[in-house]
Amino acid sequence: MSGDRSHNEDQVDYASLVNDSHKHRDKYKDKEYKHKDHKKDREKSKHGNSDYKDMEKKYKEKEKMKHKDGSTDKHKDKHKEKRKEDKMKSLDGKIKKEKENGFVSPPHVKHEPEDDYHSPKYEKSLKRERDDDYEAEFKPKKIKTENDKKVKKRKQEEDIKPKKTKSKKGEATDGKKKAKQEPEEKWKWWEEERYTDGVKWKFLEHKGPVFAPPYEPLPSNVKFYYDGKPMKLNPEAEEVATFFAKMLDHEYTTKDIFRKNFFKDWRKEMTAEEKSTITDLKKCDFSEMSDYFKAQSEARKAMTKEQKLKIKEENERLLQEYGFCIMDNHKERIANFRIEPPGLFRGRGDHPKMGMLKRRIRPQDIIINCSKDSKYPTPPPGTKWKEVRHDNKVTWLVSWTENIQGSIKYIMLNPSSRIKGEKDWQKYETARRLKKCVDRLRAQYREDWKSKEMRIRQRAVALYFIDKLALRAGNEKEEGETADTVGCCSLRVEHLKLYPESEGQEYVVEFDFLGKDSIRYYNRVPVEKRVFKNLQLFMENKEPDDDLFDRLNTSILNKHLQELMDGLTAKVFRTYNASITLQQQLKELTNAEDNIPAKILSYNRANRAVAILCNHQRAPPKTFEKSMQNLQTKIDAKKDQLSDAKRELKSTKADAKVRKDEKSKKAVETKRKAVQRIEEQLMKLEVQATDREENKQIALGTSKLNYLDPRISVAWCKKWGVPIEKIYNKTQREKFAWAIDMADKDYEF
DNA sequence: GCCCTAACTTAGTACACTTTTT
DNA sequence: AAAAAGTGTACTAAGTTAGGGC
Repeated sequence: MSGDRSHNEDQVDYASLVNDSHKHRDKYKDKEYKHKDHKKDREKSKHGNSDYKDMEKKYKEKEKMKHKDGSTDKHKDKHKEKRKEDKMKSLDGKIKKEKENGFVSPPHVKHEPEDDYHSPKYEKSLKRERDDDYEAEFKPKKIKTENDKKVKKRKQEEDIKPKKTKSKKGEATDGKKKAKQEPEEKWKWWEEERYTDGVKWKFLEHKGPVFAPPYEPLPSNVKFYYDGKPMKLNPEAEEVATFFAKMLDHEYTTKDIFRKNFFKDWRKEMTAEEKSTITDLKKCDFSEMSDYFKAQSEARKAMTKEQKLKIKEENERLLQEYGFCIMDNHKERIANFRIEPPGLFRGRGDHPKMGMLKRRIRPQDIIINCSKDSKYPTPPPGTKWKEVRHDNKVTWLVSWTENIQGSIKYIMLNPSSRIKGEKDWQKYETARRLKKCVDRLRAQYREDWKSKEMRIRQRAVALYFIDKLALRAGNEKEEGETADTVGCCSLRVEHLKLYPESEGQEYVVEFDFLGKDSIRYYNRVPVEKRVFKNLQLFMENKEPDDDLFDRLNTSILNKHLQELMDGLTAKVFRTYNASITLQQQLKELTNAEDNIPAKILSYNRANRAVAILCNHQRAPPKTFEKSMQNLQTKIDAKKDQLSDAKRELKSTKADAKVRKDEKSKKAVETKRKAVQRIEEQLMKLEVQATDREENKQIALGTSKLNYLDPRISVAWCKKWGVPIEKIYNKTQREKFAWAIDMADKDYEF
């Protein structure tokens, strides 16, 4: 598959990737980023589904009819109106680049918050499990016979209370007493058989969630002032006011939308009287409250060791009591056993709902999921759960409906758990299956660029982007409910610029849009001519805020992918390309002769190539410049030290030559060693500096955790004798225990 | 097909905690 | 011992996908 996907299959042009990356994060600084504008009258009929073969005709004709006749926009455009409206607004205000955490807020989006939310319906049905499909490749290598029975049963008969239990397998165990944190000696779930029928567990018991501590009213000397006059608020209103007070230093509180949303929700908590008095947020003075909280946090920092220890112990107790569950004979760690406390919603990017009150979750909001035959969690005294159900086709233990978007939140298990681990493993197996057929798929989509049908061409070009650029699928989003971000299928005309020729390259496409979490994706890439021509075609006669792929959405795309390969979806390409890139980069960058730090640098660079591919960014650490400078100082000092040592070595040598006695020979050796040691230290520092510089605004963690088949890293460590701890910290080793155990040095993704 | 949404993965940041430096 | 730097964890928002209902 040719040449232009050099960053994946062939090699990554690492240097250029790194360099490019720096632009990525300077989101929309001066540039006015607005996608919206326009006459709402533009036609956007969504009806014409007529699946027209708009294709048979030649381009010319097509361009005319297409996008005009209303037959086009079928799959999308539902929410365009709003966007336009916003755009108008944003025209006047210019974009300030709001900084803070590197988030920028593009133009304000207005909205009408409405908090309807649905209560979850009673559980309905069970989904199909896909496991079977994977059987062929994804199966435990060995199943210990001695464990067979247990495996088969996976029952709950015995109770696992005691931290160490018999549930683990014979051999693995007998070693050590676990530290208090490690309950069982590693259970190798990956050597056991998996459920295949959509069942996620047979037995589940847990203690339920930990609720947020109740509100503690302010001491009476801490006052709120309205229009300069002190005012005692009712507890509910006061609590909400404290949320705002706590954020006073945050830039959020200067944003209109935030303030407006906050004020509206705050007023709902006020008494009639308060409501009539407090009519203008600008007249509210929260500063005493704010100072009070600052003082409190200072006090917390200043606590004595004993006090801190006590808190720590209390946390540990909570963790021990609520942080684990028993699932099928094993005690497993829960990821998030604390219910999210109330507060003001902080959306990312330009979120229309920022500032809304995120309400306190009470027991009667909570649905518990556990085994019928388990000991149910007990709600706090005087309260009841909303429901207790026993659905073993899902993995969550607790759920509730959140009031901002009306979505459901869950308490689930830790990544080290069997249930998460199996899924993760399966994910990489799917990606490996893609590896086997990716050439075929690429050939196919290239063929499809020539299709007579518009929808097929669009699908093929979108797939090309997803494959080559590792774009996300890009679902449609409800306008006004969330920040305006896009992925591949939801790209709009305004997000691309076409250059038939640019900087000596032909057919260059410039992407510039906000993706997940409102992280900017900026990239200029040369594409194949056919792709370029197709893009021109797709963009003809469209407005900037029209969808680029008007005949495509994620569901169409995924359905197509499913037909090409069992289990294939758009995101598999990201996993595949990330992992294969790591593997290749490691192969390419690792030098056998390098010492360990240099090898680790190579690893980080390979990792970085992936992070760049996936556009994983972070705000440059606030202290970046300074720490860089410090490092440089250290390096300089080390250099001086080195030249001193060298000089000493030299004179010692000379001395030895003259004296020729054992003692001076020894002295030479000693000096020689010293020089060597300093050289090593220097090199280590330099490596560190390089690594850090290159990493300034790139986040490696996300790809490491979610996209890179851990077996690749494990194999690399084994092959080169790099301790696994240098690559994965403790948490990561727990999450990837399966990979660490099963991959040998020859593992190939 | 379209629409909705439950369930689950992926994501970046804040801040707590740990280690290193001064 | 304090401060600064560095690392890890908790948190929760924001995506993707499957599948049910019409």
